[in-house]
Amino acid sequence: MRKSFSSRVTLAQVADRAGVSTMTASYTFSRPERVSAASREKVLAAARALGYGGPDPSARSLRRGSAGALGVILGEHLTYAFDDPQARAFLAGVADVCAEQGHAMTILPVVDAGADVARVRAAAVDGYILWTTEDGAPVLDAAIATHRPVVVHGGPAAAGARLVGIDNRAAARAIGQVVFAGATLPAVVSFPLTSARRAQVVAGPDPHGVTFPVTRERLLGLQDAARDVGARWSEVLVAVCSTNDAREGHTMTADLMSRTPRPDALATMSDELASGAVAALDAVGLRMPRDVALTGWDDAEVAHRLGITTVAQSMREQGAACARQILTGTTSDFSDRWQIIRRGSSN
Amino acid sequence: MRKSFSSRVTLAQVADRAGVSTMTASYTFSRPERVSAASREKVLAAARALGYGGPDPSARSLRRGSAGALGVILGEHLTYAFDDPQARAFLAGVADVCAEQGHAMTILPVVDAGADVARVRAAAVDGYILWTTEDGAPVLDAAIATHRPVVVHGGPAAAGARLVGIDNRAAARAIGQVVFAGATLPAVVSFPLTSARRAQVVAGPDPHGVTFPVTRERLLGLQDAARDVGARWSEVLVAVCSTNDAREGHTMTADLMSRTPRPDALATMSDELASGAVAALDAVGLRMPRDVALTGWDDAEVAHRLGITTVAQSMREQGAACARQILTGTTSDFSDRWQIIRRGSSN
DNA sequence: CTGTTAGCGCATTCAA
DNA sequence: TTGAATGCGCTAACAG
Repeated sequence: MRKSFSSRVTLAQVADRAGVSTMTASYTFSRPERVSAASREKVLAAARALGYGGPDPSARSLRRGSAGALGVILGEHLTYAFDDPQARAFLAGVADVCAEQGHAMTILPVVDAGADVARVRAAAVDGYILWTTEDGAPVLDAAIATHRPVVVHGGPAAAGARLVGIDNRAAARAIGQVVFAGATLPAVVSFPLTSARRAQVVAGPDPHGVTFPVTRERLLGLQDAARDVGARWSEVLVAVCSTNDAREGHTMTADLMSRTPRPDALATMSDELASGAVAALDAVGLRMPRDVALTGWDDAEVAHRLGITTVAQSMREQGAACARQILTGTTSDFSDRWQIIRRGSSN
Repeated sequence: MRKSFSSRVTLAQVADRAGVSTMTASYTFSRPERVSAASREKVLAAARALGYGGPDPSARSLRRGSAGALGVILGEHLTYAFDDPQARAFLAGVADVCAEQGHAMTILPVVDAGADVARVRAAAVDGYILWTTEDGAPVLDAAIATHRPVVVHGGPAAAGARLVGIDNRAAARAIGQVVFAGATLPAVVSFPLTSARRAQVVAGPDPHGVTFPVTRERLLGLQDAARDVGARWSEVLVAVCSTNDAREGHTMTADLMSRTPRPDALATMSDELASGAVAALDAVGLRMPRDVALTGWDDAEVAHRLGITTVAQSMREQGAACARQILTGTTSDFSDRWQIIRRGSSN
């Protein structure tokens, strides 16, 4: 009995028509070299005659025990996720490995708490990659509960999931030491601290209250660095941006620069934010690094163009690493390399 | 017999342990309202005890006859596809509808001719959306051959696939009439004409030689417009960019502006290209629209910021329309609205 | 509300 | 090189 809606042609029908067994027909599509040229021809002719659309992927997945796809869970709506060049580079790395391994890449954007978990559970994928998200994200638990391999990029760490990323705390400490060196009043331009995404300037916030793991680690590292150069964390102003874009960086830096005493060193959490900060400094006639030292993060194009000291890391390589972890069954965390690139924005 | 590699727990095992039939267990997960609270509890407890990961998506897909995912075929590598803001808006539209309908979105980037076709065939999806591609793209034929619904955005049109987009020729003619009005020597800054993507300036190219359907239609419309204002197409210079970015727009426009006689009207195929063109005009001290009239396409943020006359269309809406076509089984083409937005760059 | 039956379409296993 | 049997894990359809 065929599905009425699509009058789907099956392998068995093709085999019948070709006068061979179902297995010969199956082999013709899956392992053609195991079939004689004569049989192959008969099967292909029958397939053509019947309009056979090829082996059904779901049936094949069930039988083979592999879905042939890898799930990528984005912590936010596509519009925001794809606007982040780092996220795009990461996805490109995932896509590279998927293509190389003959897998598809299934995107699971997060939209609303309840339905998201259901979609994660229901996705026909061989494993999940989570793009950096918040502590306690329900989709992470849902992914782990499927017993399929899970890799988290950036964080949060979780039992049952491996972690891929860089040592954000160490990198933040290192770049903090560079940018804060010789400064009187260090400051930070930060990503959001919690999913409330409130833009605000706060003095010496407790990093442990930050629910985004990557941001938390970076803040911890910058706190370390402030200590290293003899600054008091409680006096360090942290301008929290609501989103990672140049405009926010501009606005929040302008706020920072209007304060008295004025900060003279600015560690920002991305080159995007840094580029906005540069514009804000320009606007009030402050020079880098003479008046204010500045650093970014990511080594994006814009950092090169504007001469911003930054932390270089390869998101593309990290994306590829995540995909390989799942497709090759690695079972350990992976910490990627990073490097400080010194340019004119700092000493 | 359980799969050894994962010692997968099945619904039947859960049912056994709970002391109910498999169907009661199945209903507990798929249609919980059809099961008494008592049974539901027993089943959930058994599931917990056994570490059941939830119904297997592939098995469910096979049984239900639907993969629960929608395939999006990108004509190029992710790196390029995602760098295009229009492509991203389109994908966001697709994602919106997928989420709303409880479907996943499976991305199939094109990488190498042979393997791509295989991956398209093997993808467990309920239908395909093709992001604008070239005439005769093998992946389009492969998608159609699966007998699953196929929607092409932009083009090429194909038997067995529906088309979604705007009337590019009509829109191009309309904006061409605006920008070419009163010009002595109209010119065009174009997308690539073929997949060779050669950057070059050519006079009055034959649009029929263009293998990218969207570009072809726009060139045809601009040809119409040139005729409408009494210009000779054979004298219209077309600067063909190799990619859709501001830098290329800048370079090619600079080339155009160095010619004698110098064009005094510039129809560009995107706001990205237009923004580069604006920079090129600035660089040589030419004013818009006095010295050179200029138009873009898409009504992106940058067009608003730079005051560029443009063609407004909603890629997001078109992405959503593509997804709806597949998920709701519409069987007709869909032509979206467009509109000329007049700003200071033209008269 | 619960259970029985009967496959969905394919590929692994083993025998011929 | 080919074929027969079997069941991957689940759920529609129908009885009870």
